[in-house]
Amino acid sequence: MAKIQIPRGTQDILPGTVEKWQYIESQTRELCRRFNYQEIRTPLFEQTELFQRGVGETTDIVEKEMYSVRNPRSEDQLTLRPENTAGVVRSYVENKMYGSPNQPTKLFYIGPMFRHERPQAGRLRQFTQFGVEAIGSMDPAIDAEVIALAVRFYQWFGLKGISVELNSIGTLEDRARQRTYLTDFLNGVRDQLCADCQSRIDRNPLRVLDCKNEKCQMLTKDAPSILDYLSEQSAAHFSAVQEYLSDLDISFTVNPRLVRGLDYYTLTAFEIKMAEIGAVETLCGGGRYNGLVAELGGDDMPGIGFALSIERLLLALEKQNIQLPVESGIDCYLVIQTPAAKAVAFKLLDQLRQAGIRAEMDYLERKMKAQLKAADRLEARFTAILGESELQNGTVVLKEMATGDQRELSVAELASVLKKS
RNA sequence: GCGGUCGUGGCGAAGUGGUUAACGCAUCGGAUUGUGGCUCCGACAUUCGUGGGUUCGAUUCCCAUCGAUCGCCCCA
Repeated sequence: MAKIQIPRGTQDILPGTVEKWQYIESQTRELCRRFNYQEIRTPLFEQTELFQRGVGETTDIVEKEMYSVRNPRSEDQLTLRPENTAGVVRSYVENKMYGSPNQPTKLFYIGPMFRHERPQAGRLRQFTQFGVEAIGSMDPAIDAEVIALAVRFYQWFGLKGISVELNSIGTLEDRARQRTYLTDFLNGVRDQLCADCQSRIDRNPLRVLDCKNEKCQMLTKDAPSILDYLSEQSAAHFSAVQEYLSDLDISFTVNPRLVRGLDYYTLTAFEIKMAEIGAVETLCGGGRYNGLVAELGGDDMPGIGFALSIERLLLALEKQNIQLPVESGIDCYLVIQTPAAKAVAFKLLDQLRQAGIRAEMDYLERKMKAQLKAADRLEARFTAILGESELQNGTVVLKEMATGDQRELSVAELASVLKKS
């Protein structure tokens, strides 16, 4: 029979690695609790239209990266979620969370997202995002809180050398005001720009400023900056966000060329980066999305959030040789010396487990020596040996693996002795 | 969607157009007939991602395909 392989761009998280994930997830939940963000779990698939409207028809994600199916029996067009802000906002509207007494609505999620892309370092087809959304407040302090949460997240795990890049991409009106000046400028240098940028001029001119091509960078050095076209209100918001961040001693650099690839962003936009994770340097991206709730059929409520990838966090931690404090090992391994001891051991095993002790025994009919070796591999703190003489006396020999010390005690007291040590 | 590199036992890794496919780790057995972590000895790939082709003969050459990996694009 031919083997069936894992789908491209996905991965099995096996024992030995899954503990890291469990640790990160539990710590993330604790961090969110401190910031008073509550967990929300939405479906892994949604109506396709949600992403078309939420993320934007002309974004790469919607144009070429979604896993979509049309159910032939109903007319449903469904899509595996490529990101989760749209889903959370959909849920916010659908469940009328704006009516909850706790406002603003502060939510977080951890879960898989799906994008059909060519995999590479830090980029998978199924990847895991942790993200937060704060909906219902225009206060620049909440912008700063969201950014701070992301920064504290990386600091929590001991990551060094991260940098925050900040920008304001203004409101739709601000951008409309800038747009003609910007496109005029870009059209002036059009034939010198790279092919991608030439098409960006018509589709999303702001993205030209974010091009990594050095020549494009040079040519657009003096292009009209969005920051010069912000309304008084937008500019005040942006400077307030910066002040709040400074209050928290969170350093950042203003990058007027920072643009986000999803259509729903307005005003505050930010990224957290760390150099040298392959070609990928962005760990986290986020920003404000003031039009999105209305776009998805709700009242016009402002929102802000971020998303970051756990896979990229793990890559970054690996790069910096940071070990996560993961738990391993068992308390006691029962060594069966004779066939007659097996039944006794099997019963004892269950008693130990019910008493709260992590216990294991041999199921491969291994020799005593091999069983002790197995115990060693499992990082068992103790082994309890059941041989012929112990069987007759109703005792076990309890051996502490680290020291080699051993003593004989009755089967009845084994659990309580183990619990104490 | 496009380009580079790669694909040998559970893992890591050498190798060659021709019949023994190194070695290391792990595993199992023994030395040590009731004791792990050290040492020594032994066992362990009819087979070199998959399919096809060239050839007297291919794991080694060619093509295709699948996958991995790195990069472009984009993003987390």
